Amino acid sequence: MLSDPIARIRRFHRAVTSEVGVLDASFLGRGRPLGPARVLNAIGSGRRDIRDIRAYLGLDSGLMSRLLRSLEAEGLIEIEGNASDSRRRSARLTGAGALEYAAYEALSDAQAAEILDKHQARERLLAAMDLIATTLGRDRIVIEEARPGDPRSQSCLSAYYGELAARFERGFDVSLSADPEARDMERPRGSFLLAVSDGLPVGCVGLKGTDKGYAEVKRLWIAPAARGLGLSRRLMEELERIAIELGYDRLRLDTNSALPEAVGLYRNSGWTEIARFNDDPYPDLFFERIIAGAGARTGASTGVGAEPAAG
Amino acid sequence: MLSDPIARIRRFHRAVTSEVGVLDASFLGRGRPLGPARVLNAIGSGRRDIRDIRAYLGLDSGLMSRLLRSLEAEGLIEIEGNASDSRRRSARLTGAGALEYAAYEALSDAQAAEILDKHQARERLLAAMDLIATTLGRDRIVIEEARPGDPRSQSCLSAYYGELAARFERGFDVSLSADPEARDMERPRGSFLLAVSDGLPVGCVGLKGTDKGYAEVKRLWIAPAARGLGLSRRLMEELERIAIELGYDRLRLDTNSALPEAVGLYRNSGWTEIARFNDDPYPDLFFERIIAGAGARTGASTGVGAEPAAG
DNA sequence: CAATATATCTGACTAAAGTCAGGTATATCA
DNA sequence: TGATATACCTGACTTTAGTCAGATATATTG
Repeated sequence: MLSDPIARIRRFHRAVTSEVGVLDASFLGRGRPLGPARVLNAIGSGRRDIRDIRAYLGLDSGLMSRLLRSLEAEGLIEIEGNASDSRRRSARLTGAGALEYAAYEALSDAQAAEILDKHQARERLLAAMDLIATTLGRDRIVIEEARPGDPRSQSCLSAYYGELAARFERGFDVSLSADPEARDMERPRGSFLLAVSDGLPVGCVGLKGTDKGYAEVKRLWIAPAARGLGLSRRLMEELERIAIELGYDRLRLDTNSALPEAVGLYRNSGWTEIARFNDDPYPDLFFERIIAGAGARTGASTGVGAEPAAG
Repeated sequence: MLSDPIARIRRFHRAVTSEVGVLDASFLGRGRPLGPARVLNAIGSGRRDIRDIRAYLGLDSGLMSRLLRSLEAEGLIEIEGNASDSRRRSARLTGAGALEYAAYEALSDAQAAEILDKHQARERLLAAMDLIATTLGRDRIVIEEARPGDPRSQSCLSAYYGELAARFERGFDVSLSADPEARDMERPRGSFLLAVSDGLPVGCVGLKGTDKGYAEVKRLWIAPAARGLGLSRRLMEELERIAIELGYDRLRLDTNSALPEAVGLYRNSGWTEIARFNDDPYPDLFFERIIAGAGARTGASTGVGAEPAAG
């Protein structure tokens, strides 16, 4: 704001560790030391392989072994062997363990709720938190396939429609547009991809199969907090790989000049503008791209900085 | 973004503790356990009273005593008595202690710089950090008097001018405006106030003394990250208190209809619109407020949510 | 196959953090 | 003034976290 970046980051750190740092207390408050609590929470959140947990928490193997014994003695976990490699072990929550894990989760929730109350849940604050979490976690953002009906897909799509409505001068009504049927964006005809940051969907794109010899790219959207991280390019590259896998050799898409970031991406990554190929009332720009032949792949080095909000 | 607020806050917390948490490592890396390092840093950052440090760090008196002994043995601090209450003690850094404290500061700076590099110092990220630090620390924002020439005042003023330039259709050139001479905004003629969040100036307002029987309110500005926290009201109330102290019973100000948040604040806190009283080219709205008589004070309950960006 | 690496476990140890019961000197209150 | 509270100190103790050197069983490599 008014100071050098280093001072700003340190000020942020001070604020967060003194105010939000209370959240760490959620690993205590159940009469168990931090060590076993961390292991129990790692297991509860889905990590079952002992080796993984040890690497994730950075624990010495001797210490890890003892922490497991103490959780076992409490009746919270059970250890079982690994079928493929019998040196390795896996952990599983017992019924009592699942209850205990749920209690830790409830503690975390309560402490987050306290922050929410204290600062009146201002949307600006939450948006800033999203931006920071997404930016800091950019290396952990994964692209995964999901059905269009998945609640995470649906939440991206409604954000996408909302953004179109705000950007288009005359608004956007999905029922007037050629809404791809869900079946067309599922295998084997098509696909639907999500960019997921730490469990939160922050972007999507759909591949709509047709019977006309090409597939269409639809619903490319990146959440505001995740723009500028190169996600739309990652989504498009993965979508293209899937399109080839499904046997397509040509992709098409329609978009709108009110979405300049998206248009910029297409122009800079090997798409060719073509004539209108549908009668959807919203788009005014149409692109095509040959994907089967060598040299037609998305050029990773033709990088464009801007991130499409929607396309 | 796409999820409930509790989940968003918890996600933020995870991201921050895993990525920024590295900053805590700055308390290590000097071959000293966390305990004495924390105490040394508390003393270095200006806390001298042992009792205060103990309360701040949440330490048992026995533990505190031993930590002080170990720092003393290293020759980093000296303990001295307290003149007014000889039960109490104060700590002071020796020369070696000041060097050691500086080394910790350098470590913190280096680690903040690493985050900065890793994420390419994107201004959006820093702005989000400022917003969070300021919001979480709102209870610790203090209003203090400063000279207009103070570097912190100057940084607020240049941000203020920049914002006017962006908001006014024909821009803003401070040399065309009636720039209050610094002397008019210093005691005994006037005053200048800063809102300071954790060392960082996030807002200002000036009281410009005149010989015409009134004082003028000038340069009311709140940093974007600090809007919505009620700071402009706090600044105005403190300024009014000082104006009464300096013997004024009437305040005036000019502003512009391009600054609706500021205008809203004035209308909602007892100011009366009056006719133009100067020939400055920029303002188009003029207000007055009687401050001496009872019942003329800023009504704390007439709260308006919006925060003036500038006024 | 032998040599080497990996995954986990056990026992012995240390360092750090924290707790608790007093002790001394001083301040404050009724 | 006497009773009580406060600030700091010391010594004895416990808990937690972590380290290290093997031991055992299994997997991988040349």
